[in-house]
Amino acid sequence: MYKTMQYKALRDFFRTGQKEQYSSDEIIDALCADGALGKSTLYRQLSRMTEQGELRRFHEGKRVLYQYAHQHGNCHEHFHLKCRGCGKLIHLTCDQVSGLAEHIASAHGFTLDLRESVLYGLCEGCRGKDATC
Amino acid sequence: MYKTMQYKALRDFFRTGQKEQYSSDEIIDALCADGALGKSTLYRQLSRMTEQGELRRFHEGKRVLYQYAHQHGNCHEHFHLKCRGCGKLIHLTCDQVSGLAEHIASAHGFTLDLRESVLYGLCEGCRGKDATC
DNA sequence: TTGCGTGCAAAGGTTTTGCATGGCA
DNA sequence: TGCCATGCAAAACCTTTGCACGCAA
Repeated sequence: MYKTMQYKALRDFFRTGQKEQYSSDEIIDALCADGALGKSTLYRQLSRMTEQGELRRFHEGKRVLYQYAHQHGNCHEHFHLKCRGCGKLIHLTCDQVSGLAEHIASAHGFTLDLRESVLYGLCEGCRGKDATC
Repeated sequence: MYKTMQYKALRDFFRTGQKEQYSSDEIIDALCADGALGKSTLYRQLSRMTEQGELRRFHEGKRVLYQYAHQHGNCHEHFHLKCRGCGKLIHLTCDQVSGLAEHIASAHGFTLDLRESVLYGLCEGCRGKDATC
């Protein structure tokens, strides 16, 4: 896999961005408009980087969001919580919770893939705010 | 909400189907091709029935899958496991696992929405089969 | 009878693809 | 130098929408 200029632009966009997650059209507005890379290259890079685990893909209603994954090392070892209110992703490093994966494996015969498994709900801050969250 | 012929056709398709989950294009092939209902009606019904909780929507890679929800009563009270190999959805009614929601609420301040939260992995049958699953 | 639901076809938006060119290793 | 990656534009794809008509309540 070549480290092209366009790849680096995209990777750095994620690394230095203010948010953790971006939709494809946000990236198009930010990078393609600047001429940093073409739209088709963007989509091809997003697919490849997601396949290779460098990015992670989320579904937020109808939108598809991407997040740079290399920043958190052991994402396959813990659960993830995603807030429907503010979109925040919480990495749940907690022994009691982590034990669940083993319980599900031994008692239910199901091998979890924690990288792909996201639990949805409302975080502390968003809980009181709005029932429509 | 009217119980139209088209609505009944769609509802019965889910109720009597061999699988639990169908993508929109599978339903189009099965029902729209027969003239049971038009494509736009299908999409409108899928949206409405999902909003009203009669169907549940899943994201499988890029595909969107729908499942008839009335068959399982208390889906907001237990976790769901979805096998990446065969697509099977497992309703995980297990006290030890259910306690996790309360732990996450009390210890982590996060209110889970179990209806939306799906854990992915491989079921017992698919585990040995193929590493590419 | 009322007005929600339907069907068609067209519009809409996003993602993918073909092909010639460019640039990394 | 060889081959993967890129960019453009067109195509493909799925979903939504406008509007007149039909049908459930």
